[in-house]
Amino acid sequence: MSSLTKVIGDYIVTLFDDSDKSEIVLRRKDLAEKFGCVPSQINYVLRSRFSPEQGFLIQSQRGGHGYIRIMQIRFADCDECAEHLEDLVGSAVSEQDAKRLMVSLQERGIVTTRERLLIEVVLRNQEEQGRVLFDLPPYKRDTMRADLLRRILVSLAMA
Amino acid sequence: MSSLTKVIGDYIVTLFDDSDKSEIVLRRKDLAEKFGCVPSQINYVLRSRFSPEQGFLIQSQRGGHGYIRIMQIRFADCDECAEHLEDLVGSAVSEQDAKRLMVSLQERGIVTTRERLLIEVVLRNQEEQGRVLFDLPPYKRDTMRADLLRRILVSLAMA
DNA sequence: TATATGTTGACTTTTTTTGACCAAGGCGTA
DNA sequence: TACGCCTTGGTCAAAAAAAGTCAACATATA
Repeated sequence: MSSLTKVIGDYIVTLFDDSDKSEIVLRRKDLAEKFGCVPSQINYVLRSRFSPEQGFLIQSQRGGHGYIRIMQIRFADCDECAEHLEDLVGSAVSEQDAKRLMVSLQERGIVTTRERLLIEVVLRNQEEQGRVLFDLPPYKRDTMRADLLRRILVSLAMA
Repeated sequence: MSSLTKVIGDYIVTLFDDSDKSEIVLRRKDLAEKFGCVPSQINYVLRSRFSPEQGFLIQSQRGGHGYIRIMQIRFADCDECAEHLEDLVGSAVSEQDAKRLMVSLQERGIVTTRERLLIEVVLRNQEEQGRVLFDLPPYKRDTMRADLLRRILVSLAMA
């Protein structure tokens, strides 16, 4: 059984597919009605599935004739892509955040499944060595993970 | 006597066999119930039997409608290659040898160009940290390089 | 007997759903 | 123009439903 959030998120994705434009406009109230939920559920869907980190920008307006506009960010070229990716990894990244990022990048087709597997093996390797071999504190391991991830992503973006 | 962990692990493998898809989705709670154990036992099974090193990627979600998705990564043919690959990397490998090996693997179509690039970035990263950050002697760096490379290749070759 | 592997449960964190209350824009009317 | 009123969307917090972590304890294996 699939969550309502996923159903609504998938529906919005089909809107993009159907319109083959990089931007769609919708009414929060209508969507909530269509899926039989409270309006604020729509905000939750947008927050959790259509964030800038996931490649979307949102504009909205309240009042009569209000709307919600969802724009899909497309990377014009790899340079921009690289910068964006670099920003996604800050100066320190937890294991969980790294994993989430990898899932998102894989789902967006930026890395292949094989590449993700490879990266996860490598991150685990470094984590283990930092912990067991050098007894590094958690924060140091987070910054090292961020460094490694950044290097990997930057180099892949250029490839 | 067969441990519960083995029983559950085998069961998950049959799920893959039955569905002949490379990915299955399950509920931790349900599985724990089915085998009459605590939920965290499932985490142990996954950690010990379905790691990236063993060729699996796991994606999971907590909260309402949570799930655990296990993906089996299948790699380019090369069955006997797996053991062979491991032998290729001894207990210590120089930077040059590692590079030569990667070139050869790419030429034989066992890794893609991007994957080779990725691996080289990762090896360089580890080399630099070993040298600059921890002031490791050359031999130690060579063994660590071998360890990392072996892990990478074994996980990639895992069918 | 040591060490590695497996089992358990208490506690933590994350995700989803829901609803009450807040804020802003447009329109009609005094 | 100014003031309400209706229409929309936004925020926040609580509750519920999973899954994750960690460390203690147990069992198996070398």
